[in-house]
Amino acid sequence: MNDYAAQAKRFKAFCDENRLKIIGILQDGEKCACELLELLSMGQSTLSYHMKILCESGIVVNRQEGKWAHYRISAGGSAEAVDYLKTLTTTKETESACSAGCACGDA
Amino acid sequence: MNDYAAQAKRFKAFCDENRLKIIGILQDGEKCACELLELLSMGQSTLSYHMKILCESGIVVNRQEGKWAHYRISAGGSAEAVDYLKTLTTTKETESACSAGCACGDA
DNA sequence: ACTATATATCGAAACTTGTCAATACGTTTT
DNA sequence: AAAACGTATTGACAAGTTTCGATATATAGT
Repeated sequence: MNDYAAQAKRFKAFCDENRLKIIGILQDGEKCACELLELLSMGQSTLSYHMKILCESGIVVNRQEGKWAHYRISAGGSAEAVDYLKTLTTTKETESACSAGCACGDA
Repeated sequence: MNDYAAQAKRFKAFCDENRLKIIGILQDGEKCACELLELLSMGQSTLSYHMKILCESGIVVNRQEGKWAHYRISAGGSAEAVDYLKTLTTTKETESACSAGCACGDA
């Protein structure tokens, strides 16, 4: 998996409405799955599916305690995502517009 | 469409490998579609589809000049995405863990 | 006017994701 | 040891996304 594919996977966390809602709930602090389930309108297995994606993307971390799964936002994982986004969307100094094979005359 | 749905749509820009690659290319400055097409391995209609998503998400803006479509990264749209991400992933001070219906005893 | 070129849109096929119900697994309580 | 409980996994299906080739639209050059 190249870098772009890996980063695309990371941002999967943010491109679903329900996952954004879950992250929004976790802003209040750590929550266990049962509590998340009460606040969301989805089945238990669906929540579990979304939590897996959130954990794999590094945005959320899991703390297992007996039969309870506790989830919270990972400050580190989130910072990485923000940094990557910032870097990716920042234009470099050298502005070489339409240089190569384009006949539009802007080069 | 509620706020989460709108934001999820915005982050669609970043959850596809090819779109990340396109943004990466646009870091060098404005490019026209024909030049992007040379640098990517996809059909013309597929590129057009991705550019539409990137523009709709506000991350990329379009400048039409005659028959050429020029694309570049929108500094404003990108900053909004970064800011939203930063806000969303920042935990609030009040840490009320597992208060409500959860019997896990962490409250 | 005609032709060529650049990009957008459409419709269908292939693939991926999100959802649910059922079931499995591990932990706690009785 | 058995029952109850919380969560994860599986399999099936529906919904959404990505891709392509064909076609449409608009501009530019002849």
